[in-house]
Amino acid sequence: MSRVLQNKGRVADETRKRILKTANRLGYHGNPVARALKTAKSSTILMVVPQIENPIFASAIIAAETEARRAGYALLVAYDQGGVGSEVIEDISRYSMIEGVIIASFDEDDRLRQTLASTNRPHVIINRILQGDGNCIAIDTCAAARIGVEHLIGLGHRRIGHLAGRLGGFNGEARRRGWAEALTQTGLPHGDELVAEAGYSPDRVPDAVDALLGAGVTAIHAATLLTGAAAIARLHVRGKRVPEEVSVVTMHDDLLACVAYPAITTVALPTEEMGRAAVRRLLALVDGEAQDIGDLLLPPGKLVERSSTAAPQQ
Amino acid sequence: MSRVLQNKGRVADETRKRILKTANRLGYHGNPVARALKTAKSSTILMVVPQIENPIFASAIIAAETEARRAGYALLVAYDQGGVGSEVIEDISRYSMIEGVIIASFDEDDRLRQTLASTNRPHVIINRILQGDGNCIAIDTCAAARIGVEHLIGLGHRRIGHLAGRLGGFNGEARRRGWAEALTQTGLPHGDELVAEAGYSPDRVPDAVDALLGAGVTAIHAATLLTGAAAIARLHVRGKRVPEEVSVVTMHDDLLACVAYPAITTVALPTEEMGRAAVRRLLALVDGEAQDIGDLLLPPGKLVERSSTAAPQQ
DNA sequence: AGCCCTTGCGCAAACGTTTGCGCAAGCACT
DNA sequence: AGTGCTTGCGCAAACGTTTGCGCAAGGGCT
Repeated sequence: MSRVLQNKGRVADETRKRILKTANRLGYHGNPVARALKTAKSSTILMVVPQIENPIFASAIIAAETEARRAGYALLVAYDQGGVGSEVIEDISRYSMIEGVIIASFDEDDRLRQTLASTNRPHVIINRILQGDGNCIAIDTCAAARIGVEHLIGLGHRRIGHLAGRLGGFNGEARRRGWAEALTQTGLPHGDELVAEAGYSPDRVPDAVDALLGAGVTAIHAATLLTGAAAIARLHVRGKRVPEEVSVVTMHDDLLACVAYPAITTVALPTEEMGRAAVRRLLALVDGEAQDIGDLLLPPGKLVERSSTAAPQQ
Repeated sequence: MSRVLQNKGRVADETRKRILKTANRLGYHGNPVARALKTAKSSTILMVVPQIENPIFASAIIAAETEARRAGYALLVAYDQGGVGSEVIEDISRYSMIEGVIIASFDEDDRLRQTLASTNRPHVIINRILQGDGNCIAIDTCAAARIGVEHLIGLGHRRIGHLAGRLGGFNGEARRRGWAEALTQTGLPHGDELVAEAGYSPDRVPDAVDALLGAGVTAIHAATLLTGAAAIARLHVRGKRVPEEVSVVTMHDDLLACVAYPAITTVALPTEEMGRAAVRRLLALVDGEAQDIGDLLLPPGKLVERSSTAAPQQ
């Protein structure tokens, strides 16, 4: 019977049809657990998401699950609450057999390597590149930053500040680099006085925006949508009109960009594609088809022009 | 050995200690699949999230996973992409054995009942009450609406509009009812001209806000944070100052409320508690401890006053 | 001192598949 | 017509646990 259900082995056509018909009528699909025990394949993968509630991860999970199901896999999720990274995977492995892990990671090399160490299963890291790993899938936020800043330059801005994420971190640095590259290319200023670090939460944004205003910027490139929105709020508080007096551009096209006032010009990020690509890569590793194909840097999406950017006032 | 690992059966203390020690040293935890086969328990539950990307579900998933893991369960997620509801659960059941399902549902009774029909496992429905089900866990958004509107009334507002969600749906109606109850209680107007339906996406918000302005409101109670933010944006476009000319209050305390300008006054919703409660209830059903205890309506959180509400101008 | 009962331990069956292997039957070729 | 090869089918072992049951040993009671 198993030979029929998976079209394998030598079975007469007639027998096959008869069995398939009966199986269909009864809605029989076999016992997944028994199959998993015998074949040592659970058809289950795990996705670990970190403490920081980056909205990117929600869409990545959704996309990953859809892709996994298309391939006949189920997706477990686990929330890594910032303790010892490895414990989560160990815990899960205790009561479910997983074939591979997708780790949605923020920064912190040490913790990430430690988490990795706790599993002998194939893994894929998303949202950042970990040096020397070879199975990382991230978005080229450096290029995304460049696109955003080039848009500002095209509008005529000459003093463009960068509201940075976490400097020193993979994504924070990539975005700062993209900002700097676009400016360097055009011969515009990109000194440290034009960079203000705010991290990824709104808390430190007001001070950082004030610093950039002090540096005389006419436009701000924010590392994330959330801090970009917070920057606009701060500009309102400071009595600066957006975009007439100060333009704001950021990345990650999301509903938040539409409901802010003014609606925010952003560079779209392929967050769902990142989730899908992670599953495809992980399943390739699981099937032993390939290993260490190399890291993957997804190109950013298009610039979505809304109302937070305009030519600077004369 | 199994007797030792689960502290069951008659085993000498000394033997128990010796085995535990060795197991620990080897990091041995048994094979989850073999155990599942023998005991017919997979220690896995499934959470199905609907197409609408309600940010509530992200935190509910996270909270549910944490609670499930504490109880020794793993959480599968599945994204129900709006097709035939039942197919998702059937698909998943084909390659993983699940012990119960949490269905995060929007409205549409028919589809939900259909989804339910496709599993003979215990289930819990979150985010709405389905008549006659008995295992639903939702947030009392009617009470949340009342709290928000009472806040506006306390500030002195007399004409308070309701930017409705999907009228006819469980949550849309609950919020409208809460709005109306608060007004009725105080003898304030709550006619249909003060209600404008915008659904749950920002698209229809501008027209709806315009309609409310046409009805002469000094304050708007928005059914969701997202539409509330969109309403504020529309008010800016219409040249109305917030909160001086029009106040806005909504529910669901989230970062978006902090980065809007002005920062939005909201009634917090216990979304994480909903996720946790769903897991607790589901596991109780799975363990056969109880069945059909009845639906659960979680009380809303506190009012978080920010800058989008103020006393009306004289 | 003998008997019975309690206590601990180990053997083996069973969970529901997959899959290797052997056997039977049918057909073609010599 | 007989032999050999191909083809289809069914039997049984194995995956790694859990758990019922039987057996042996030791201690307490009569």
